[in-house]
Amino acid sequence: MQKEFTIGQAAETSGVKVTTIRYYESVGLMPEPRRVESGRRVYGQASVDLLGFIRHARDLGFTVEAIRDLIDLQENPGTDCAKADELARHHLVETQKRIEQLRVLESELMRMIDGCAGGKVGSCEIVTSLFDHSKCLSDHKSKALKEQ
Amino acid sequence: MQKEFTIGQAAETSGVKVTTIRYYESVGLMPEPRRVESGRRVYGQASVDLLGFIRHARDLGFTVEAIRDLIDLQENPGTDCAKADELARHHLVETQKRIEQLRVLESELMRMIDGCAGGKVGSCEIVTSLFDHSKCLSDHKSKALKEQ
DNA sequence: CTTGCTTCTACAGTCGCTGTAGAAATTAGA
DNA sequence: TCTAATTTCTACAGCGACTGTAGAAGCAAG
Repeated sequence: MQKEFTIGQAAETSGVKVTTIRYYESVGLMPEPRRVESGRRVYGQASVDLLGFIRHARDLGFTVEAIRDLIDLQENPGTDCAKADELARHHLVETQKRIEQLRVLESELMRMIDGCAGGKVGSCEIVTSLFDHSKCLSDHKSKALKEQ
Repeated sequence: MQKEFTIGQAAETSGVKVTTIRYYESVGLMPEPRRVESGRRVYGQASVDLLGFIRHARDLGFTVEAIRDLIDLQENPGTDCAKADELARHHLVETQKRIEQLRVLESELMRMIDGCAGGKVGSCEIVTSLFDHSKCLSDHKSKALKEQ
């Protein structure tokens, strides 16, 4: 007995919002589901599992594009997994870069906050350091940061 | 002798792209500049400094909204800097949360990659773990992640 | 039978830009 | 001085990954 789900139940079960499910369908991440006579979508267990997969991958920060690739792979279990490996490695590198950038920001923010003695803005490190550093620090740094 | 800049020179000097400068003007982050007869924008040193300020703050991950507040503060050096402190602290907390999330992702990605023996997708950890974990791990985790 | 929830479609809005088109102004080179 | 290349102008569309809106229709419970 195949369990069936309305879009709301699929959303509840998978943790992907109703509107987001429809969005995934519209961009081709989810296949078009069967409809009941009135036009409402009906999902099976496989679709709900797929939604869980998508959600987990999104939580991991994979783009919709990358997830499309992962789904393709998953649908052809015979192909070799070099592509999946590449996707994951690429994503790991990006994640590590991002962590590194955020760490720089973290320490700069901490420095700014420490420097704020609670007086007037005119002498506030938080404001003035943004101005001062905008002249010297920016260059090499923002190059790195611009890569997102 | 006040130096004057075309939008292109202001862009070059501040590191903010021409189109982005116009965008900042359109959203009210930059004041409307003086124009020459033909309608082209002319900037003074103060505007270029402000662009540098904005860029640095954006590099630090402050939203345009937060930067608007910071500019207001900076223009009233007499007010006390509790607001700047609050903005910076709030932003620090967000940054630290984000680092923590990314670290979780990093370790999961590393685990996935380690588990990939280079065989076929059917037995590839990278793909299967996305499916398996989508059922159990998701809940408490994505709550945290959804906060961005 | 009514009330209130869910679902439907289609489209606009979010954020922080980036890119496009087509016109006018300016600059650099021959 | 003429021409060609570059810069600037405005106005608007597009990006990613959704979220929210409006208005209509379906459906379940009291």
